[in-house]
Amino acid sequence: MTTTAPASGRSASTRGSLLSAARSVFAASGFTEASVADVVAGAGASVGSLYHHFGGKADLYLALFEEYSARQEERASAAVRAARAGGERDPVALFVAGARGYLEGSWAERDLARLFLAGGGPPGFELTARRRYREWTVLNASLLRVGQQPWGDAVVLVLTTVVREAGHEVAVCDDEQAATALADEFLDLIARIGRR
Amino acid sequence: MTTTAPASGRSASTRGSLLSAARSVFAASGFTEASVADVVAGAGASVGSLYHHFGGKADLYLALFEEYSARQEERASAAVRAARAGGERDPVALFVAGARGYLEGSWAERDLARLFLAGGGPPGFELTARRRYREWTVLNASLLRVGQQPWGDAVVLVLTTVVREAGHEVAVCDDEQAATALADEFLDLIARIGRR
DNA sequence: GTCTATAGTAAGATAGAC
DNA sequence: GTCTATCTTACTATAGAC
Repeated sequence: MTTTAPASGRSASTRGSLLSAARSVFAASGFTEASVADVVAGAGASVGSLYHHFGGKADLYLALFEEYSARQEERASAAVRAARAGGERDPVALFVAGARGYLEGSWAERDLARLFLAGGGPPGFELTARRRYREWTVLNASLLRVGQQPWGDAVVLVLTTVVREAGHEVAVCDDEQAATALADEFLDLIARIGRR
Repeated sequence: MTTTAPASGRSASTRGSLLSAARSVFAASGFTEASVADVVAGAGASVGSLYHHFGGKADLYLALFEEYSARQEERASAAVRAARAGGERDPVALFVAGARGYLEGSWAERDLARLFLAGGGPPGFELTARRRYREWTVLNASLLRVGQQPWGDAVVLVLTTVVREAGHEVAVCDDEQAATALADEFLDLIARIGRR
């Protein structure tokens, strides 16, 4: 386990620096325009080191996405748990609570939210990302089935898409107040789509 | 005018062959993986010829997108006109009619619908495309304002996104029957989002 | 307008020392 | 684990003949 993901030590430190630098560089220039040279320069590391920790430029980008997705999903889950702990039982309200947690994360990490929704990742990335978003929504939809009966395909697809797009729009807001206001509008809409 | 867009002659013929070949090659491999060499080979033309007609690989891709968008918008407009001619006056119903025309086009030209929604165009393309979709929806939304009062930002954004995503999902259906069924589901949802 | 041949360039990835 | 130096590969774009 130490070899794959050491929690500390210079290896983990280098890996972290590379991820952090990659975050800045990719966010600033996008995947294609960014170069591995810029990343290693920003990380104070070397090309060889990068290839020791990651498979290459695309792999680095994917790692960034994976970690971001995990954090976002955790935020949504936490929000749902909190709402449930607060006594909320309505499935749609719970889904909306999760979506709110997600959107708060989109604002907090707006650099990455913008990056991943602006398109232009490595070949095939768009499909990977799309699949991942959908799985998350399907999971929520099944956990939070309305009454006894699950939502239909189109509803799940639309909810996925709206949450994702809302994340992007929130991330490009100028200030937090605007972001919150817009998020609320979206959440109303999401609630309306979820109900029948 | 003859120099920019001749309606016939070998120049127009070459241009058409290049666009047609580009459609196949891009649809098969995506923008990044596709090479200029493959396009000219498929067109039976030469690299020099391509650069005579287009600014380069990115420009070729954009030309494909422009023409596709124009056809899609025309399909939607035509559908709205037809509905109006049929006596329909409800703004939401008219918007849905346009969306239906759009989705029929997504199925008819599913190779391009898949290409443009799979991501991975030239740098900055995603933003261009996003802007174009939104302008189209804003236009429709203002033309078809519900009652006297226009839709809010979030509603317009969501409608744009849902129509776009629906176009993608329809385009990846296995057969026309499935495509039609899915499109109908989406159109119901769109109607529900549009009403208040 | 079209073609062939070539140049220029950029960048991702590897080999091997420390 | 980390670094430097190199390589090699691929592709866009141009120059100039027909």
